[in-house]
Amino acid sequence: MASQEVLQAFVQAATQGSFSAAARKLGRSQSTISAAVASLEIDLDLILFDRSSRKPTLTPAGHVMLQRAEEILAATSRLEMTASQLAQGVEPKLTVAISDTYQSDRFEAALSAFEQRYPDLELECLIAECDDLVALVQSGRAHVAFAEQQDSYPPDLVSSTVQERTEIALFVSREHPLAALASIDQDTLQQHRELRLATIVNPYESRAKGRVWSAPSYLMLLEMAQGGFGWAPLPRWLVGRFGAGTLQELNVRGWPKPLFVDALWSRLHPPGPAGSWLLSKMLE
Amino acid sequence: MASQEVLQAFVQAATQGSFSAAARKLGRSQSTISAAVASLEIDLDLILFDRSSRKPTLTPAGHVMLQRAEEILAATSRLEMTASQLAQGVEPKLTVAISDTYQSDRFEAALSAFEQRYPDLELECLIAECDDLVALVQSGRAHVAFAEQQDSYPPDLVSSTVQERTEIALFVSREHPLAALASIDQDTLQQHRELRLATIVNPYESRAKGRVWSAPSYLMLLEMAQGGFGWAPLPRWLVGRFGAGTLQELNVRGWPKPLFVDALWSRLHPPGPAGSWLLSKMLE
DNA sequence: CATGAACTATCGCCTTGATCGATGGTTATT
DNA sequence: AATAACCATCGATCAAGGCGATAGTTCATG
Repeated sequence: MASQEVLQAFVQAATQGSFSAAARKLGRSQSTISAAVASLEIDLDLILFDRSSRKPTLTPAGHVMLQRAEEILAATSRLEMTASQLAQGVEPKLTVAISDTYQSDRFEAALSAFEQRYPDLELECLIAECDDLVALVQSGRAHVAFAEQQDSYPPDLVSSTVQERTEIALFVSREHPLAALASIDQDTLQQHRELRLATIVNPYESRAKGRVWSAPSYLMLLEMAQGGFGWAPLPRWLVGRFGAGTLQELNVRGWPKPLFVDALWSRLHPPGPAGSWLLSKMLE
Repeated sequence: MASQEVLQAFVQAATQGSFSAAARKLGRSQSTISAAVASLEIDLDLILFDRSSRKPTLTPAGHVMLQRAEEILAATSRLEMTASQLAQGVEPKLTVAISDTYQSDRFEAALSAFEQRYPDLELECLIAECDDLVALVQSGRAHVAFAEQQDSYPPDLVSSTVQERTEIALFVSREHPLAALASIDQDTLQQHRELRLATIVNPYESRAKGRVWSAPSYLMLLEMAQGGFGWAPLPRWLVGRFGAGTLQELNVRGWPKPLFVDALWSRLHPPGPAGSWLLSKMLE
């Protein structure tokens, strides 16, 4: 079986174009490299180098084997990389729960930076709203969450406001009766169906003052609004990105409202280095 | 450095859920597996298994490392696979030159079968016509070629006709004057510009009897025909697939012509097992 | 609760393979 | 012709993988 040392010797020899140079690079003696390549050639039953000239050059078969060997070395270096990260306490998998309330610009920037920093770390993104997000973090199912700001959180959660503001406004389909009105008061609004977020934890605290339909995500609400089923409070960026011009913003007193996003994590299941790093990126 | 044996022991132990079972599977003693896992844990500075219960179970970190370890083993088995193929004389890289004359159905079927049979073999496809194809095979640059049948080939080439027939017909743009005529004789045809294949080897044997534009591939000819620059003989399937209904077939005596495709290879640089296998698939 | 079956950890010993330094042969440069 | 750099080979050394035996755990069962 081709061992790591042998493969490394082969790859270095191939890329350096010289056994001696490879030996110097790897800090081994020249005879070691020579023996390694020879043993590899025997094991694979192939001639890897053409030794007729001064400097050994790869045979065509050698070129192909070089690729395969480099794949192995790359895989082992990935293994060592993630091992050292795990040994330093980095979580094996990072779970982030976000609201689709959340404006994606900063988050995407943070994610791409994260991808550079922890290329091999598994990342799980959950989508949920309000109480569901709190529950996910509390239970330890998610390490970090980004949620629409609430007045208070359970005592075991820590929150910090993200420096970024979006807006939530009221929208209806362009075909909806309300779309024609220049300005709308509360009573008029109440005469039409509201599309509202429902959480899974807290299915529906029925303080309904009118007909209400609910869905567990803003994206579903948007689709229901597009269907003309009622008016809905929606994040502006979401409508801009997925609304495709089919929605109309309503002019109602008190709207649009500014939106503040909190980062949440748990004192009991504190995020590891990767989670903390992501948090600091998001909060800077 | 994590050796293959150790990794294999780890992966087997993880998938079997038991060190002893892994030992049986790998034909090693139980102590070997135990020692291997222990040494791996020391090397990586990680606890991979939770030994508190009867059967050892992977820790979260162990799950991640299992993935990485399997990547390495997969890479080494690929290395061994291609090594054994190369050792049996399979060419390190197969170069096939085809004419875009060639109907793709059978060729695509052959390619996908090829992909099953030689998953790790590098494949290069060159596109050329007539004399260029012959030159590619003669020089050894391509191992196999599929070309429009010619009367004779250089003595060092072997040819065999592919059992498949396509048709070449004359086409013009729908806006072209010829498109309006129900039937056309040779003289009328000669009064308009011909779009003809030019090879690179044999740039243009100027027996032109009229205004002629030429291009090195049928696809370019098709585009020129779509531009309305003249009439062109084109393979039917090519027009059906890339013509997008913009071309009109001409009714001329002697057209459409049946098209025969020859497989070509060289006696001097005979194709290896992979090339021969592809040939037999194509000729069956 | 006692027993037995199956499992893991550890110890001593052996074999394999990676490594080194020394030596000699080959190739290209001066 | 001399030199410098390169590769192959040999014998010795040492670490790591392997085995078998043994002892300690864990779990199911009567």
